[in-house]
Amino acid sequence: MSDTHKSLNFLEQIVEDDLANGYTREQLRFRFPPEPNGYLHIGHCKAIGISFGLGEKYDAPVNLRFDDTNPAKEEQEYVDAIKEDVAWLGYKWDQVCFSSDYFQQLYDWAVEMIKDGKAYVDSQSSEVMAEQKGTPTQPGVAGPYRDRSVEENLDLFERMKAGEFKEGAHVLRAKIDMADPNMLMRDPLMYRILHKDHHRTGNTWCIYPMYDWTHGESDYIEQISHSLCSLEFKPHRKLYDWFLDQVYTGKDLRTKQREFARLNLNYTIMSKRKLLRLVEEGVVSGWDDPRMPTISGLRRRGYTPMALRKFVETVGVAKRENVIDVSLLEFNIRQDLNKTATRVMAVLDPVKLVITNYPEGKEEQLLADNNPEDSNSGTHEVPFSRELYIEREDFKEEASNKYFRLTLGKEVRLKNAYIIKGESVVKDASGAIKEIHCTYDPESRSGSGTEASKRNVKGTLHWVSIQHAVKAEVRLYDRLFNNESPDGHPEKDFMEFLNPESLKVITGYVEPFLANAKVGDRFQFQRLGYFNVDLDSTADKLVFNRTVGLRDSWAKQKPKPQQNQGQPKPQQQQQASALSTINKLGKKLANLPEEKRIATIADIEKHAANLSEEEVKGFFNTAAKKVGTRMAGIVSLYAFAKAHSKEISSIDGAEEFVQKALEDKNELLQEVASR
RNA sequence: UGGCCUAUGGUGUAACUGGCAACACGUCGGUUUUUGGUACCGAAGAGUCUAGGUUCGAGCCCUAGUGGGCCAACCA
Repeated sequence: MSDTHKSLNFLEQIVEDDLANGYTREQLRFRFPPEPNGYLHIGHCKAIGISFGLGEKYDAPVNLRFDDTNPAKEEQEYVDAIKEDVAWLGYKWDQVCFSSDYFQQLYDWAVEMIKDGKAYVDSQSSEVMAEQKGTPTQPGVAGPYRDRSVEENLDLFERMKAGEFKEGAHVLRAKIDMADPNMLMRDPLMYRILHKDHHRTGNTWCIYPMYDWTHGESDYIEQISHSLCSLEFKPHRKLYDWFLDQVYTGKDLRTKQREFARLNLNYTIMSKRKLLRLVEEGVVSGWDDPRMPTISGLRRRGYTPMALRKFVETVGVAKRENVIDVSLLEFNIRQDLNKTATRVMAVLDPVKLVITNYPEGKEEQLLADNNPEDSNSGTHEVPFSRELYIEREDFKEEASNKYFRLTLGKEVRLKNAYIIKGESVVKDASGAIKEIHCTYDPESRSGSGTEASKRNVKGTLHWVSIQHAVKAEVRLYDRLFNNESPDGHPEKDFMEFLNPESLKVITGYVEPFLANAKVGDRFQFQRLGYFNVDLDSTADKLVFNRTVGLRDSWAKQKPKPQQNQGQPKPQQQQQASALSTINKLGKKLANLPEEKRIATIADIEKHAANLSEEEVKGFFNTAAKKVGTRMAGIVSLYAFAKAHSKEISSIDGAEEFVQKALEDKNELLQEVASR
């Protein structure tokens, strides 16, 4: 099929429509506008993906703009971190901009507005002004300073700028409409006095513009064609446009704001304020703690830019509130790492395995594929000897035949090595297993090509040679919260849902190949999961983070209780099916092609014999507009009556139901009813 | 006494101009496999919030209702 119509999301559609209605491609320009008051998280990843993605799609520039109008909360540290994160994701911005670069222009425009009677200085307290503002359901009222003269406003505003007043003494407000149903239009603040040093402008200013007055005008200055933001800014759009009206010359591009639903992930939180609390209260080690949903945390955890980009791509763009399941995130990182991560062996919960018929002191270098998914990835050597560690979980003295791992008397393969057979167990005084003794088949070495090496054994275990193993710290992460929606409970603090087991630090044994792994390197620990080398790793102490486990269908079936071994529930399904089949068939009945319709009706008649009278009656109050279902109802009624040799008139409500169908405008329905 | 947004399987997103509701994740089976991974095959799961209307035909258009979200920071 040549019509691979790639469906556009609604933002792409808007851009396409604009292009069709006069915008040129050269006019397209986007921006990502973070406030430098915290680290970027996975939710920002979506926003970044949308604006930068559009930039890539249309080959249009995208500015990275820091919305830095509040010196009380913003810091250079965050600016640097944000740049690093965006760059790491692989996006290229056109210009780095700062709203603070436009402070003078904004001030000049504000003065013009005062002269035009569109802005005034208010000198009340914030509490009083809030009261005058009314509520969403109640209009506001004008304050006493609303009609100050232009001269007085100009004088006051200039003195505000000159630093003559204390914080809170005066503000500049736009003069719009105190009764507007949109609260944001009730004379919004444009400037407040803040005697604080700004991370870029120092002490040049002591009045700072508010978000609404800054954001749209910054877009306009930069000639952003589409200013995309999250849904909570929808009510701001009216103000955005109003402010733009005040400065728009009519000669250049008029920017527009459009809104999309932000990303939410279950089992985590996305609020910067709450993330900051986790950092400040030491619940996590910092913004880049691998359990954090921040980009830097995910990076440290071992996520790849590709996985994150793919993730936000699959999540889509729309306008309804959504909660994405973390499993989708995990799917994306596994998919990427499966193709790229080098396979190695590591034992995290070791038990000693002795191969009694393997010569003492002997060692061999065996070959291991670096990545079976990538034929160009090559191989590496792994040392083998008489004493190994295997995973404690991989041995049971006796087990059902569903257990593919090592038991006494059964054979399994040691990955990349030999086939072994469990022989005996050595236990300590308390009965805990100290050693497992086994024998190996010398002919069965992997890759040797012998008959024995090709033997089919069900299980394959990973292992490390004890004398060659390298100790490493391994950090096992689990979700930070136990609750699907930690901040979705108004009466409870999200901290109550912290998972006490979100981090487990253990010592593991890894094959010597990993001895000189570098910080950030990603591996698959065979049969266990994906791991990367943590920042804390040093030449003499390796530290690994578990990025994500492998899918594990064995772990899933284990906890299953024995009881429901019986039959699933065929009974119930059988019963539901007569009615539900008819419903399904009936739904589209009215707009099927004739031939198919006749066949479908015959089909319904067949099923209708199995209905109960109650089920048939259920059709009688079908909504009038559901013509197909009503048709199916009529057909069922007739077939039912026939099958049970009943008169229509003996069924409550049936005659009325038929009568209504006969009187319906729809010919098909009439036809069916008149049979 | 309000205004704005929104409603499609468990989750997320599609369905172009109205024409037998699709894709991905997840779930459940099966095949392959020197990773209980991967890959491949298959299944279950949605009457598209409700009720009216327009139409031969509505997830899509219109009206009303209902549910959910957002809006009363000198935050962004």
